Amino acid sequence: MTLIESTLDSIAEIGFARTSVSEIIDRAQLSRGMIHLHFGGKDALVEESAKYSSAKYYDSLNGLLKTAGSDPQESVEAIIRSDLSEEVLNKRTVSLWYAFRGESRERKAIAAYSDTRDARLRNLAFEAYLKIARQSGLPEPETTAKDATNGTLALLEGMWTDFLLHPESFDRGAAIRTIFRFLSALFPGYFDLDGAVLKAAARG
Amino acid sequence: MTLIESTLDSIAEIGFARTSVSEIIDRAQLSRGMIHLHFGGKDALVEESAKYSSAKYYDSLNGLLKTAGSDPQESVEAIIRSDLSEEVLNKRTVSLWYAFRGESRERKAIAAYSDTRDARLRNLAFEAYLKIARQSGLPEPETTAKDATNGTLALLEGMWTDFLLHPESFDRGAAIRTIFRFLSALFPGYFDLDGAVLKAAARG
DNA sequence: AAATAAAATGGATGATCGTCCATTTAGTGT
DNA sequence: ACACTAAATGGACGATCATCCATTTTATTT
Repeated sequence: MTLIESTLDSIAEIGFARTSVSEIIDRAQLSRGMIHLHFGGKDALVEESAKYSSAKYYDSLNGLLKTAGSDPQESVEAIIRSDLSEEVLNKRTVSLWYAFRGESRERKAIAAYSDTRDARLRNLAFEAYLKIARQSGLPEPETTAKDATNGTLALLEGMWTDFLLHPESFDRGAAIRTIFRFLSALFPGYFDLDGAVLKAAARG
Repeated sequence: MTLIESTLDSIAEIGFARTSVSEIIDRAQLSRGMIHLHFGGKDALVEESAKYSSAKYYDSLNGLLKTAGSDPQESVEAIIRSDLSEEVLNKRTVSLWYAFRGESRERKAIAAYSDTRDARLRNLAFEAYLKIARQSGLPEPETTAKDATNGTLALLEGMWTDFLLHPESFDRGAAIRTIFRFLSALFPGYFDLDGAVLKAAARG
């Protein structure tokens, strides 16, 4: 575990290319042979680290999502606020995600762990949008919900990239408001610039 | 030039970590000393490669943007369609972008070249949205335009990530339609699911 | 306390890394 | 044809890489 944490620290701080076995064991204060003993080799350790990092992201996200209310628009708001919260989106996590993605093309095992938007999250968003689309009587609710899901996840991805490239000037509030501006246009009555609009005001 | 192309080929195909001097000169069919002679060292060559790659992206984009009509919504449509066209968004370019980004935190020179959405493009989009927001009489047109700009660029970023992680199943048409669904909600009369709505139909 | 098993160590190894430069090859001017 | 300059070569160098295992240390059982 300390080896995995050290590996992640190194990747986050000095990048993939510079993360060597020596660097990792120095950080972990462990001896040279431990990587081979516990993981079989550096590549396997890196893979495990990617897996662990991914699991941690989902754990954080799931923990935050539990606070969501019952209305579909509240679920959506929870996803957005969680994914842009300091706990989930910070310098370390974003460095790790992009480091792993940079190597994901050649290492499929890593690619599998570096997709932040997995099926569960996708499905959660889709179900929420589907309810909203049906309630608001939009034509083709499935297609609308699918587009809204893809768009929301893409918007979140884009905000992450913004954070990666401009961590100092990144404004969480502005990012959230931007997303809700789009959502409030797409589903008026269900969202406004501050987030979800609760049902009493939204529907009859 | 052939050294830069070989460097980019290597990074795109086998990743940053595996791109060595030997790998580059093998691909370029040049001798060992050429990197030192022409660039001073490997790091400088990589930097020049990032610069070149970035310039190529903007050249492609600018070339495609020239075909845009005069209406602001046509400019926006041109940006979106160009950024998701095969010429701009393909396996090679997306591999390169994410490889450079993965190393961008530790190497600021690379970070500068790995931001796809530079000030020019941002400004172009903002001016277009500002016109639309003013024409359609929305309150706070500047804020709306700013959000629309950030959102559009974030959406494009997100679509790129989708392409990186699922290049086989990525659907350009669906990506474009998703973006226009958001825009048509935000600026009804100016966009529909297929793109820009021309002025005769949009205004009085 | 002795015997045995398990965990951890760190030096040795060969491969590969990026750099550098003495030498060779190609190009230009006389 | 010769002298001279510029371009290109590729081997040598020390540094660092990941791996592996003989040895030592720690823990467990008898």
